[in-house]
Amino acid sequence: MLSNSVSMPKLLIISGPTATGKTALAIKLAKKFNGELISADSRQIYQGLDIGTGKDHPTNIKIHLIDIIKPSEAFSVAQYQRLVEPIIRSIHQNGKLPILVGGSGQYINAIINPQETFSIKPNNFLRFFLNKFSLKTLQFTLKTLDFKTFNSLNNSDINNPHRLIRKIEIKLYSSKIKTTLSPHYQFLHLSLTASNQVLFSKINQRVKNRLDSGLFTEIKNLLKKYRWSDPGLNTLAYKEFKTGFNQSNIAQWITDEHNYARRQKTYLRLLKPTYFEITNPDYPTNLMALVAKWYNSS
RNA sequence: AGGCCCAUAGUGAAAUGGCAUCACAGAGGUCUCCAAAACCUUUAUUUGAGGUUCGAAUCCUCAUGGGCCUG
Repeated sequence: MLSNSVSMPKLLIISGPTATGKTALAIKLAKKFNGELISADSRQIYQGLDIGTGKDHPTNIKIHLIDIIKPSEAFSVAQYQRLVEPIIRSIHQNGKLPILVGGSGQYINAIINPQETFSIKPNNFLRFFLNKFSLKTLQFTLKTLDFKTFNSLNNSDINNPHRLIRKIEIKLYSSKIKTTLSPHYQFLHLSLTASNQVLFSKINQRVKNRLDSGLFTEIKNLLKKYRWSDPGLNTLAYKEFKTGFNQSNIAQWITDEHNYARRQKTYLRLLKPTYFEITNPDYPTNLMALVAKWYNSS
């Protein structure tokens, strides 16, 4: 009892780009190791985005953090981070294994490496104005406020309005930073991967399936209650169809999915997971063995 | 058979005879509260062979491939 409360909670993480079969794998693991799933997916958070996001509703396994907000509401990494902590704790208290599963690398990062800048909330009033600034003006503003940070920006960030605005926001409200005790987990991070060639052909197949499953009907129903400008509809498989349900928009969707998969791979690489190549027929066996070893270790 | 038009990156398009440019795709990357977002980098000796010219994607000849018109 005592030793149990002292040891760090175990957390299993399954990540990977879209179309690698993360959820199916996570469900298998949950059954085998008495687990509950926590989605790490920035879009499956939304209610009603089912077909386009490839949302699964497994029958015998509990999955947390899907369908929790309306498409009209904004959501962020920091909110996600705050929601996940208590869920992991309660799963653990029930003697079960929490399994974080998803492809939003930033969400996973927020759990294994929470930041104190999360305590600086977005200021919509400030953002409203900053969003009207030109890139040059934003650069000048940050340079004036916080020369050190400005100077440390790389070529990619210095041209990125989103990032500049956030840096300005952090600087202006830096007095509000609260140092929170970040919970530590004994985590095992496994990531499924495949070559772009393999991924892209799986994606292409999924696109067809989603169209056949009635994606367009889902979108039309969503539009009865929500607008294109709502945050939830700024999502792959939805946003491409703003201008109509036609072939060229489908083509655009496919390439957006390809680009997204590439960005996911790039981001996940930063987190240094243990990789499993899904085209390797031995991968499920190897993966199960690794998880079992970790699960049974103290 | 005769006549006319076209050929530029994987695709679609630019370039008064003067540094081959752009979009999209492809590849690589950035990221710590908008992230399925936003942003950065990168990809050709202009169908082929000759010719004119200081200089050719651009003008001329032939070849090849494609399109149109006439019989």
